[in-house]
Amino acid sequence: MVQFDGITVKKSEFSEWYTQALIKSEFFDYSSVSGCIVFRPDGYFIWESIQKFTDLAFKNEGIKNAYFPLLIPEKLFEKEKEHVEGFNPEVAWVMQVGNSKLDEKLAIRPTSETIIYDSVSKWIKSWRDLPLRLNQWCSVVRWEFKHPTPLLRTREFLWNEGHTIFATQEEANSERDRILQIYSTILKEYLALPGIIGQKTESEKFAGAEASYSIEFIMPDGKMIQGPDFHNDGQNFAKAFDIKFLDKEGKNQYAYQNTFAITTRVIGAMLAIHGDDKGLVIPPKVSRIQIVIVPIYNNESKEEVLSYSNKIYTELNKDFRVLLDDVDIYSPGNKFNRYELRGIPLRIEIGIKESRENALTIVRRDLMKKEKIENKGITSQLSNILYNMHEDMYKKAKEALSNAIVIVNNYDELKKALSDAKIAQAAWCGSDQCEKTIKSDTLAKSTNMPFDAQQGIEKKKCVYCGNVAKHIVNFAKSY
RNA sequence: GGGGUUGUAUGCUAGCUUGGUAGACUGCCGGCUUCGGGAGCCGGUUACCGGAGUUCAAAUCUCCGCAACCCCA
Repeated sequence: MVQFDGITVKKSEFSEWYTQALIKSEFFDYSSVSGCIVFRPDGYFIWESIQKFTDLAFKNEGIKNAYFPLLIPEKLFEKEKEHVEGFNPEVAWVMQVGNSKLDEKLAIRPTSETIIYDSVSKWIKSWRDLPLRLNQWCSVVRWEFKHPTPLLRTREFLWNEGHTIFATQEEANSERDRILQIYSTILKEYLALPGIIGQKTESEKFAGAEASYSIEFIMPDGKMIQGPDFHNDGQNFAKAFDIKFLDKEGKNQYAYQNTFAITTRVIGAMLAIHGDDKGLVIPPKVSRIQIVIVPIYNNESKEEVLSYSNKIYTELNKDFRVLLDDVDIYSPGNKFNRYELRGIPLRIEIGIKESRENALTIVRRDLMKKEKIENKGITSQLSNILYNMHEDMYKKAKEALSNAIVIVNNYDELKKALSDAKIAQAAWCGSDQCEKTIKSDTLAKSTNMPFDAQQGIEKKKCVYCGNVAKHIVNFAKSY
């Protein structure tokens, strides 16, 4: 059978598969602006889910939401030197309104440190005003010149930006693990997505930060991609924006700051990692439709099958997001293929047999095996099945991640691992020189230094120069 | 950062070399028959990426722009 509107390539042809899966599933679409994509309802639902649960976790942490302007005056933007140097090439500017040129051009935020800190510097006067922990949900524009890829590299993307301000460095630092924990919980519990948590190297850290941390994912083509991140900004921005307070002794002090973000890019990583040859596989918790019921009937059985299907629908609709697809211009096979492309977690097939036997035929999207279950306590049966599906998806992704990492003991092994499209986990002396040479030599960059891989580092030698190693770092081709 | 390819309807594509009525399949809409893995028949619907140029005449040739994709660094 010719498949005209399904995916025409296998997932192993990853680049082509990825685009087709996102577009043909009707989750996302291109727009007329290069590098800017449209989130269609099923795609946007995933982001709403991430937002909802992240937002709740932030609020439980004591972080409050606020909103700052989209446009940033040039003068403000240029206050922190490293920051402006890091972002300048990608900043889009508003220069003109109607026919008149603006006296001072306005940056469309690539990130909001400068506009936020300009405001908060006026609000913070005393140690009693601290900590001030703010977050905003918004989109930012970074005019990338590399080839855009939907979700993974777009010129506008959606994110949260957390900006927190503390009286002491200890307090600021102690926030790090709690935020990274929130992010990795969201990834694991909602997106079934495992990642590698670690610190970025000096050369890969955020423009203006003292230390950066990230959660990195491994894509099916062996490249790594950075997910959520967290930055200790120290007093860099506080000094640039004059964020000062009087401490308990009456002395003027600069504050310590952190920033952190999760972006719509994680959706791209998730879809890429879980999908298969037939299309997307959406984790149940973030799928707009969790269960689709496909009735199968002929003229004779129509009434009975639809009545049974409706009964099941009504029961399940109390606890799940269910669609009963009783449109009769498509054959069941046609519907199966469409819902598989769209990654609906669970399909229920109901025909005359199921009706007579008081049973359901169910198919989990990730396993694609048909199974008949009794129509008894189906709410709890199905919620167990969806729970198991989530767990299995996470396990499978975790295995793929573990299998992709190769621990290398010398430079040849590192090069071999990278040419095999693997992640090379190597000991490194910490010098900029070695890191740069490896990068230009192999085209792979350091992604991060995984927290859980650092033990025993004192006994190891740098994979490039042979000097005493200071860190274990992952090198990978990267998005 | 460098090099290359492509753009025709929802999608896929023919036509372009040699300028002259834009065609198939799919989708979508209506109707009838169907329905356990992309059903059939009949009828209908929709397109030359944008702009400029050459020409009696441009999907086709030229230039500029926009967009998408690939390769190398």
